[in-house]
Amino acid sequence: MLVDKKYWYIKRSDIFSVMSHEEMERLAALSTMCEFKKGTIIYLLDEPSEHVYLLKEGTIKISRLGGDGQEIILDIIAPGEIFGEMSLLGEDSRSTMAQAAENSLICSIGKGDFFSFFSSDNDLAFKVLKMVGLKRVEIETRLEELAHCSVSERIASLLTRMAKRHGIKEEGGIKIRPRLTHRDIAFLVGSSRETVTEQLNQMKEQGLIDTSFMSITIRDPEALERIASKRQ
Amino acid sequence: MLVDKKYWYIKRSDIFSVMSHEEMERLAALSTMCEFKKGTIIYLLDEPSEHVYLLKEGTIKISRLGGDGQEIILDIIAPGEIFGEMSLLGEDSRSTMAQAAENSLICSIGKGDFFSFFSSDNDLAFKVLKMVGLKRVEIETRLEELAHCSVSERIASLLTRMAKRHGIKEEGGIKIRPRLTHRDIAFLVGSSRETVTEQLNQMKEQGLIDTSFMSITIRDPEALERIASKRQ
DNA sequence: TCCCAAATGTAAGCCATCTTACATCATGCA
DNA sequence: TGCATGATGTAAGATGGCTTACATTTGGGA
Repeated sequence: MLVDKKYWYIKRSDIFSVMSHEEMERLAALSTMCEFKKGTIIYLLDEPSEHVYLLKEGTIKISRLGGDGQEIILDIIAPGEIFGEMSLLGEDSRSTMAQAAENSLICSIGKGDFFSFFSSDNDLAFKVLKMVGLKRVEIETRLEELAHCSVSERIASLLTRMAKRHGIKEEGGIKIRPRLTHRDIAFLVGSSRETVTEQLNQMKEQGLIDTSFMSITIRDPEALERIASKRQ
Repeated sequence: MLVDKKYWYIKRSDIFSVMSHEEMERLAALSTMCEFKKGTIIYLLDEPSEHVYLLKEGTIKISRLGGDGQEIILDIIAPGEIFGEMSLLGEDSRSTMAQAAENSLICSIGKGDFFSFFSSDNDLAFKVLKMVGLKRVEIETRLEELAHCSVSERIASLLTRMAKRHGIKEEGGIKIRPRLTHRDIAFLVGSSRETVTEQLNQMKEQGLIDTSFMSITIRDPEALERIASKRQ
């Protein structure tokens, strides 16, 4: 565990958002800043993979689309975090899609600039590698959960992860920051919208969470985490 | 597509096995060579993540275990390929398990040595990054398939991938090299042993594949790939 | 402020897979 | 060579969650 159990709900933004404030400012000089309205596509499947992005404000949804309405959300990006880093890993054309889930402010950096920027900054290079590793572990965990866990367990796991990474501590609970629809949650855990609605209401009845329109607050994080990891 | 459609069955070992023969020999000087009998564990969950491994002979299975008999196989490593590379991505302790699926010969390299080795070899560094990227795309693809595809589609996809990466061209088909049990396949696609047996026999009846004891030969790779990717 | 599109609630019916339970068949080791 | 162990075949029964089909609510934009 990377974070002390007792304070597990503290944001891990120090890990996912790899850059210091100063580094961000230095990098901003090399980058183009753009605004994206909610719903806008930042990049699409098969587009050339030339840039890395730094999110300054808003929320970005990284996903894949299949035939019909089939979608799977691979990641939710919060301010201060980097995305599109696959271009650094030898990706020629995008294997995913990035879309603004809220109005967002984004710095776009050519991958060449980014490489030279961090060959001069060993610490940053290490942090980016670590972030890539963490994301891989997270996806592997989701793969395992999808293979072996029920929908409610997967939702509990998702909420726990979201709380750690994007949670906002409030009186009597942790609020999940990016406003997610039940449809989003379904696409995050590989389920259907209706089933998610049902399971969330059940968790609400059990006093684990509170919900209102597009907003979830975790009331009992420990219990939720216990459900998430049957193994232990 | 990385490989010409017509010759899609040609081994992609040039991508997954990142090192040239000469590089491997240079590295061997820094490394400890070990033999592992079939079934032996190379590393376990939570062990410190200090080494990178190069497989010279045999087959390695990378997996995760859950509570009961719950297992998911994350990767199958063939000779010439690297594994345990998560130690380079800031992993402190192993999040997976590696086990010899056959008698194997392995070079073990300290991650420090590996880092210095490839700070002197830009080409190798790039190839390792590319391999890490490819593995991530593969896992993301499997996640999507597990969420949206039927067992038979997932098996078709697995066999297609295995053929590309580990296939041996023979008269009238491509043989999957590492000998897999139906149980292994179930753990690779997130299903049960019985369902895999049934689906494989169905594919056999349709003339897509041939099976014998722990051995699968693909007879109609194009048809199999068509089943694997409904999208297209 | 009203309206419309999107988000949420609810429920019956179905179905692909998992479970469970055996029988049979290969293989490797003694 | 024979046996024990693991691999494979087969099938009935149970079921979680998807589908389908509406009703209701909410919020943002005209």
